[in-house]
Amino acid sequence: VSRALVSIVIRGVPGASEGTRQRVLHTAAELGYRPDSRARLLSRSRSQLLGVVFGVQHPFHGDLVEGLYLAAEGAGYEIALSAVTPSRDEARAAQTLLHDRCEALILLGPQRPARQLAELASQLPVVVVARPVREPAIDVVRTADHQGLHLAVDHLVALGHRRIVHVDGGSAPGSADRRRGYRTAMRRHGLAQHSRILAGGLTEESGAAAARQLLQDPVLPSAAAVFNDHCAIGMLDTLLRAGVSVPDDISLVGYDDSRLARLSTVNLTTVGQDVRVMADLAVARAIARLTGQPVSEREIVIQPTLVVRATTAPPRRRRAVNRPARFA
Amino acid sequence: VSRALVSIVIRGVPGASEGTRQRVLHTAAELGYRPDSRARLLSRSRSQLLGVVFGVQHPFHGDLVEGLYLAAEGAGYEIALSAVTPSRDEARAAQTLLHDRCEALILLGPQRPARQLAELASQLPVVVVARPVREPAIDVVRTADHQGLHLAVDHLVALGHRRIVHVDGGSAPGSADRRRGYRTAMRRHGLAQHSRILAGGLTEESGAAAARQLLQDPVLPSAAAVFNDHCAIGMLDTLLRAGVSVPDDISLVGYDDSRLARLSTVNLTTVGQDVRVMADLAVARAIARLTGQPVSEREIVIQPTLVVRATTAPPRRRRAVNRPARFA
DNA sequence: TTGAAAGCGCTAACAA
DNA sequence: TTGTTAGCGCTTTCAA
Repeated sequence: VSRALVSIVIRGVPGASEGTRQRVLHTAAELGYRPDSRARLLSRSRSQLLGVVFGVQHPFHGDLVEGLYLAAEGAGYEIALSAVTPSRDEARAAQTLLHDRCEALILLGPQRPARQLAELASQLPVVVVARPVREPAIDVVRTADHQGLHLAVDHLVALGHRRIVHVDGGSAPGSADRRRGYRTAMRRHGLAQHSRILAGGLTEESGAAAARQLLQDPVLPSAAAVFNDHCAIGMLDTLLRAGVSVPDDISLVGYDDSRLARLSTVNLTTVGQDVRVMADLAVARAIARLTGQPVSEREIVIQPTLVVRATTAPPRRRRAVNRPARFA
Repeated sequence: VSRALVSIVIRGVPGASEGTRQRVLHTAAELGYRPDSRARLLSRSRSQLLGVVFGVQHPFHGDLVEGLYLAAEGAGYEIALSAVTPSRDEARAAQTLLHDRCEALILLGPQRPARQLAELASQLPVVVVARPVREPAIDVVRTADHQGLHLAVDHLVALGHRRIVHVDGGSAPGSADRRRGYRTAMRRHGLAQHSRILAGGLTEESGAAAARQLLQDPVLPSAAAVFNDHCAIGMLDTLLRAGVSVPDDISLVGYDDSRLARLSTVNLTTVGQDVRVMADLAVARAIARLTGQPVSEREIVIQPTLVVRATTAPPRRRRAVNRPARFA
């Protein structure tokens, strides 16, 4: 029996009789035969490989990766993972993937300048997830982050808050959009004079620092919309330890609806990004580029949703004045 | 100029004149040439590829992955990552790596039965990290987890604690060793009658549940040695919210010395595993098997270290009795 | 339904 | 120092 026939059987394509098929399969199992994906892809001169660059310490990326595996599998593609670590930068991570002959790259929250991303995109299709990039060659799948902060601020205002601060994400992907969303939302509510942005970051530590800064002020704001859940949880912890009650003394809204936010003890009100949908769309877009399907809009923007939990409540009255109700 | 010569230049091996080298390099850059690692490895009939199976949501694995990249690079190998997610089990993750023709597998905290791991190991060298496996075919690099709990208990006893509980990790890798370490340490200190093990887990949520259970008892233990940092932090948070002060009312020791434990606000006393060393040793062992170097012991056990921070302190006296010092 | 032959992009061994 | 040849393990024509 010839190599080609074996190939046909192993791939499960039609062209072999049932008898031969069984025989080949049986012998293959006996010999412990495993197809060599490298050789296979080499001969096809297609790799069917989607490269994914992600931050190995970034829980949000973990969620996305899970969705990407699922989406790629459904579409008959494979995922090659390349991690960004403190000692392995994004450029490096992307290069490896290029050498592996990935057909397209999916970058999760990349931090590199748009220009460098554009240069990558001149070599193969690039889909950026969770960061806006204004480069015609680059596809983007992201949440409407400004809208996310509108949701947060609207919610807080509806509860009666006015002195609402924003703890931002510095130069993190999406940070600029969230800052902008905060500002416009405050303005729309006529609270521009209360607008205040504190330096935050992506980590619990940065949230703790922001909280310490808040605690130095004579009077606490009544609410904070925070860049992400981790930062918010850092704040939460620091505030709690300082004897500040959440949400009684201050309301907190996070971002991402991460596992941590859902913890029963944390129970953080937060803005949710639909990770599964983002992953699906990113894979779909990469494949669309690969197969030359027409693409209507370069940027796909998902609407975020507000997840109300226990860290937001109406502001505590500053002075509880007892006066007769005006209308009996 | 011939293909072979190009190959020589691109690989940077000696055998080409400086002139040709420059010319080839220049032309390569102009053409945007990238070597195809598949074809390269195929032709060498060696992949120089180390497959790593890790949990994409597991921060401890993230740290290890970082070290693995570094170690592999230093040894001239590459890392192929394969993630375990809720919808992609370990067997699946390992299979992909096999198809990619990885020469050895490094499994981070695998949960599968030892037998299945042994079957894998019959196909290629397998190094298990952070879990003891009693299979002659499998190499193991792990921390002396029972020793880690000795450190924790010794520290607490030295501070004056006696009613020390252990919140365990259920069926997680390393959990059995830590339970055992706890029990023997307690016994050694003559505290066997205070031995008490609560069901915990790997997550904050499981820690929160354990804390809630503790809080139902009429009297709190004076200290807890917890399976890992995440679980300890879940407890910490729940206790704090219940008005229990740490370390005044109860001391807490975590495990892993994770980023979270180092947060200034958390500042968790914990048992540290030397992640970098473990990563280095895992890679070294995989390569040793590949190159047929003699190996003395199948299992490499690293000593853990205690990192004392702010969640442990002497127990508060139950009743502060004022009596004259016996010796003036 | 089956087999033979060519070739994917590279490296290795050898010859010029 | 350079070029030639063969072959890695597979898929893909095309013929039998």
